[in-house]
Amino acid sequence: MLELILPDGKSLRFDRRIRGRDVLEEIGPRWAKTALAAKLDDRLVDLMTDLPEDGRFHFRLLTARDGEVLELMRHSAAHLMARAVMRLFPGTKLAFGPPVENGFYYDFLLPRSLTEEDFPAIEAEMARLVDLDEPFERLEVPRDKALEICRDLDQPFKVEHLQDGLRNERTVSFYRQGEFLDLCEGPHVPSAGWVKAYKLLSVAGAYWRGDASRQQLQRLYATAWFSQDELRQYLDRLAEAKKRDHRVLGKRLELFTIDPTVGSGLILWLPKGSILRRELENFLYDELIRRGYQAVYTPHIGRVELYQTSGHYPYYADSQFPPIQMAEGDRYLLKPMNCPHHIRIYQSRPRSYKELPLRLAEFGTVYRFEQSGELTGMTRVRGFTQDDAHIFCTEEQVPDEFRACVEMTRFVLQTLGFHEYRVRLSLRDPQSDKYVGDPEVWQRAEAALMEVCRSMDLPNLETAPGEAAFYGPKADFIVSDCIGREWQLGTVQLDYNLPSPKRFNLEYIGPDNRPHQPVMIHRAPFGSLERFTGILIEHFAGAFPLWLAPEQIRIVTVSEKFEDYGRGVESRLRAAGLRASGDYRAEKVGSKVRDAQLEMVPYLAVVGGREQENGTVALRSRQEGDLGAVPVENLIQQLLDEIRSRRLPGEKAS
RNA sequence: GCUGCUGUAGCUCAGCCGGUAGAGCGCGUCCUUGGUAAGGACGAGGUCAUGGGUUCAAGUCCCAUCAGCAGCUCCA
Repeated sequence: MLELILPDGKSLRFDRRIRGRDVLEEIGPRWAKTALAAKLDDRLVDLMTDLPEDGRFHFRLLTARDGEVLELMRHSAAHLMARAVMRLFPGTKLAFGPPVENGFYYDFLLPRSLTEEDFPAIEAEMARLVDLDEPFERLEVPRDKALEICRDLDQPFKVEHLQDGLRNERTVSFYRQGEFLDLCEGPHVPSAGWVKAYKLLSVAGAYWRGDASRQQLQRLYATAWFSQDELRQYLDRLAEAKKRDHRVLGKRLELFTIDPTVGSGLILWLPKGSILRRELENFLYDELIRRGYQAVYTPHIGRVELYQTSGHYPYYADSQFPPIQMAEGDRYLLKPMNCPHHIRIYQSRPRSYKELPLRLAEFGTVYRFEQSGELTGMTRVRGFTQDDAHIFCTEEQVPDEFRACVEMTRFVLQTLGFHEYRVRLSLRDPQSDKYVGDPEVWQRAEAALMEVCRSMDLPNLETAPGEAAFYGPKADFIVSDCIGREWQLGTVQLDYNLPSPKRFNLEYIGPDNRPHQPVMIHRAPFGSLERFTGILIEHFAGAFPLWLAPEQIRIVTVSEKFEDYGRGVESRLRAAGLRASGDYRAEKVGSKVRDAQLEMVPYLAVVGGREQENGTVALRSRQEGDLGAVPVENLIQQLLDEIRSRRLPGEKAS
């Protein structure tokens, strides 16, 4: 006996096997037009799936208004797309076609390569299928029968999936749409007509099972929505997001460039971008000193032997620039990390427990040979500067030091107005033995780290068991770029490996007058200045807070008659330490204002006859527009105050 | 690294079925001297990514290389 409790409290009883669709008829005909799926307790089920024969469940029908059915509809859209592709390209082999954020994809093995020129034909075929509005039929079959079906259909990937991923299933399901039969768990919308607005977006290669050693398939990406209106809004959002792309803004605002003659993946910081970077560095440097760090400088190269000791060479040779071979036989490596250098500073003399924690910080530039297909603007590059530091401390000091590092990273992100980040705490996989260091030490460290993170109220904290590096657990700060790609920025990592006797054999003399092994913490709040700046450009869409803005205020003369006064104001502002410039062109005010707005200059000081007479400027904020007349001295104080407090755009003076 | 696409003026892009290159913005000069998102006129700017090939003829077709874009894989 199956009992379904409806949202209004009524309950329905069935003593036969039924599907969601059967319930529909019981409840009332108006649902037949709007119901897409149902919620059985917390489980999303479609209307074609057999419900359990026994038990008592809450049952709620879902319509297009329920967010969770959007994903379900996109999955159905993926089926329609696959069916369309199969109609157009007989012999197509199907792989997987799941919904993803904002859309869906399907992987195919096709007789020929698809290009965007094929999209209209595929979309047209999909439109025909939508018009047919055929139902999605669900078939449940024993696994060996399914195997037979997939062999008959000549679908080798489905066969492999049945033999492999679904090895332990007794029965599996297919969904049928006319001639199209696909091994699929579901759930689906009742019929093709529910797929109302869709668009193919891109085609790309994707390895079968995500394994680079296996066959490469063609992946069609697309999006689908319940209405044309939503589809259009989504496409508009995409176009809007592209405008804040740091590669676009970086060029337009003259922040950085990448020159193929210098080398791909190597950033050239233009003067304006360099101001931005310098401000970030100064900000962080002050914080480091405040927090008990000591600044060091180390060279960009090191002997190969150094990296043999650290274990980076030759194990990571693939991702390094090859060694520089000297005539004398010495070999040097462009440094892929700063830690070995900092370790040698630690080891430059014996250390006492009284010195710990010893915190060595450096904006250290490192070089890694990233695969060509990985390079992206400033976010994935081959040379970058980490705001790096290494903390050498006792095991007992780890929790406090870790807390201070997380605290500092959070402070940095907060200061810059990042609220939408994730913190991922990567822990060891207790089953694996790949980790260095005493399991008990790990246990204690992980417990302490977790406690620290929980107590700090970090946004979107998640633990990732098994994701820890072999040398220690870590906390990563992750943010998304303008097209939704996630990037790791800040990081705090414990390291039991490099201090160990197998590596550098670090020591300090304890109160017992005997040598002990310190623990190392690697940490970088920005991660790398390149990546951070790239993300920062997108975060502010180029409209930086005053303290970071390459140009903070621009004098705009109403006509050339006021150039002298304007230049006088400009030099007063510069003398006060502001990054001021002047636009003295023979253009109309409106035109100069427009240019400054587009160049994201936070403030304009418009000067004409009135201002000259009174020793004022007419202040205009990029965000708020005309603010009226302000005496020059007040203006200077006001701007310096905004800079000192690192006020964010839109924040009010406190 | 792999798959697909792209590379034309400083920028954004047009250039059909092969016949020696175009727009807007920007830049320069001149006119205009103005009040908060585009005043006007004239002008200068290109080895069509690079190297080969096909052709009477290549920006256009083919191959290779380099670079960029999207995705996959990778990221100490």
